[in-house]
Amino acid sequence: MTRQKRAVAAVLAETNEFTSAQELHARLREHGERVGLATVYAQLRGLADTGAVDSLRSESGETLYRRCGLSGHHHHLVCRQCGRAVELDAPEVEAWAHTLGQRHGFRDLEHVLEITGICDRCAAGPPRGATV
Amino acid sequence: MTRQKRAVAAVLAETNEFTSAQELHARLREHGERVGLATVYAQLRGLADTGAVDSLRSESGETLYRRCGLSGHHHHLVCRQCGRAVELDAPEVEAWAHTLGQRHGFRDLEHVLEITGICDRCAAGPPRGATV
DNA sequence: ATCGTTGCAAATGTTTTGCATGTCA
DNA sequence: TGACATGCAAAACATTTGCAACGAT
Repeated sequence: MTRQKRAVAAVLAETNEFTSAQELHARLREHGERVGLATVYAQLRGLADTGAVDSLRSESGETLYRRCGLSGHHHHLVCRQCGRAVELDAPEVEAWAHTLGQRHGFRDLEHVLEITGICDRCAAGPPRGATV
Repeated sequence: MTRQKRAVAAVLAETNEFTSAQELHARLREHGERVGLATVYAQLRGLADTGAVDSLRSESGETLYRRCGLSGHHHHLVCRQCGRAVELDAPEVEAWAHTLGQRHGFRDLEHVLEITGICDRCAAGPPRGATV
């Protein structure tokens, strides 16, 4: 357990939003924590492997990470503007995906479901004075 | 309408599987068509924008493209081994995603659903003599 | 002392861009 | 002709890796 590991865990714990490795690295610097970018990547990969964080690929090609609340398989509802995320349990979809896969002769089924939208806060308009 | 545009459309029409820009470019060379890599990327981006092809990001970070059969919004069941894809219509999921998003105060909802598995052909085992 | 972790810089791989040239309408 | 497409090489970008120094147990 190193200082860097703790630091990465700390920034991850700070937010509920999906964040890129680059941004997390920047945030660490802001906090005065000196952690190498390569180390951040290594940590995140490790955490994602063990399921301690969720990861998904943004439209722009970055991999985004978020500390994981639910332990098992689940989905996300993510705000396209602010990145705020809600974790979802979706038994119906699980069943549906499974049935449908089998009907087509597929096995070892997995699936990815991400719902995106604009959350109520963002829809309410940018905070007064913001230059967005 | 240029020779290159036709050529890209042609290779796309050849297969039902998700294919990377790099691979499509290679395939064009095999066909003796001389098309620049940058042009292939430009074409694919354009086609994806107009919805003429579907695109998704592979786990390895490449963007994969596939000519689109269904015109509207739909999902895919993709074989992780051979890339074979089945296009799916999923009204139940549409409704579910929409309801759930609204319940959480999100608007302008979109969603991505990809189901992956091993298709029957691949599950039947590798052809005899293969060294997998 | 040992072995995994770190961190820099360089490498990798995909995609984009600048810009001169070619080509369709 | 005149705007737009092309294509090369170089840039931009995220991510990974090689390897020497470091630090936790």
